[in-house]
Amino acid sequence: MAGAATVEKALDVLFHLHGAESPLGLGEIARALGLAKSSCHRLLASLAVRELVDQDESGRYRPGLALLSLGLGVQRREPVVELARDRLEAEAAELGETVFLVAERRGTLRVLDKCEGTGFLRAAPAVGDVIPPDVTAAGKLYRVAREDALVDAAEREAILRRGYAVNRDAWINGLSVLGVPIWQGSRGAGAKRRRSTRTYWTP
Amino acid sequence: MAGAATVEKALDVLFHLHGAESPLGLGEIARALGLAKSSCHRLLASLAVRELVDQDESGRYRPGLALLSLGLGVQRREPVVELARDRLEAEAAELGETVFLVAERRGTLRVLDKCEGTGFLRAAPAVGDVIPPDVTAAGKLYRVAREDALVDAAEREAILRRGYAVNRDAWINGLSVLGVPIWQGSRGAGAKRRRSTRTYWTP
DNA sequence: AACATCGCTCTATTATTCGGAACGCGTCAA
DNA sequence: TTGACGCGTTCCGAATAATAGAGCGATGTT
Repeated sequence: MAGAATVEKALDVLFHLHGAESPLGLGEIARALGLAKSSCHRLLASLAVRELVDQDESGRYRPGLALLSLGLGVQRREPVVELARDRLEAEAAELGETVFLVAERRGTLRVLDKCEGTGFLRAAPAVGDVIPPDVTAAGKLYRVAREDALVDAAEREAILRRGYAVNRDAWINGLSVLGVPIWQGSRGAGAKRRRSTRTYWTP
Repeated sequence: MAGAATVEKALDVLFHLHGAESPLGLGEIARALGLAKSSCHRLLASLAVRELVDQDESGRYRPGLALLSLGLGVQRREPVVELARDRLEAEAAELGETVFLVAERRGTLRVLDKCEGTGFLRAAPAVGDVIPPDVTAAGKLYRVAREDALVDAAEREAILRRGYAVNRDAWINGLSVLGVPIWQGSRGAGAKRRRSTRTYWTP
């Protein structure tokens, strides 16, 4: 519960830069977060040492290149990502549609990887994003797998019989998604499941 | 120069976790960095709020999933990455070898993207890594482009004539790399250059 | 059962952050 | 040219927030 207030302010700054569309000036950041300019400058200096933030030639700040390494490190810690990569690329190439790798982490559904197709949909969820469990094909899969009572009985039957879940328009209008579970190890009772999601655009 | 010591300690913790191969216990981290357990715990709590670190079921810590979003955000801020992506994939598919996108950022050469081939070499530099400028094909390109005196005159001539630089064994033994500049805008005097690097394995 | 170690919490002391003021520099207007 | 304003940065006393050690319950090892 108790945290280091200074660290959290520094992280506020970092995420504020992450959310911004272009580099931000020191005063801009300090004003937006309610910090004194000098304090904000000190926090940015500490972030800059590790290259979590960079300064462009005019002195404005933006997220730093070290975040690339850190982010990729996280992806490398997920064995599923490397295992599913070839499959993801193959599916995306064959279908011409964007394919996502989604898995449950800490109680939420996360996009761990994606492979973009040739279609329009190149701007939907990004790697690292959280997927709402109640209106997505991936969410249905997980709720069926853990025998969640919220899933309609008839739909559960259909999903178990076909081996995949479908979602049409419920999350984003005009967007249909096909969710296919990836089974890890034997398909026995305790086998863990991963999920790859194929996306279709149906205007 | 002056920084927030608390923030830098928290970042020490974060990078220490990043460098570790498996999740680390609280005591382990505190001992390695010379911090009191309680202080270390507080720092980790603040990092955990933003999901920069996660805890596994046994309480050990590891880099958090928010780093995925942050890292991808940095890549999205680099227009070259999206522009070169198709080309990178095409080259990798055609050659069957790993292709890197390298550019100069803040005075160092960085891997901004890569596309892995079917060959062995799936473990060389990672996205976000810094490339040594003096022993790599990419480095030669940049030094030629800025007329660095350290480049051998004969080799500079050859690079300018052929339009690409070669590096054999100088960086990693048995590794040969072909560096090709990507020209942005017109190829006139002031045109900016980007570089894609093709990698070959020559035992 | 005794022991060690884990992650976590509490508290007084102390080192740290805070923030207003001032600086040098660049830009724009008069 | 001169003046005013904005920028990022630095300085330093006052006040806050971080520190570190002891103690907590739970876990698992000897």
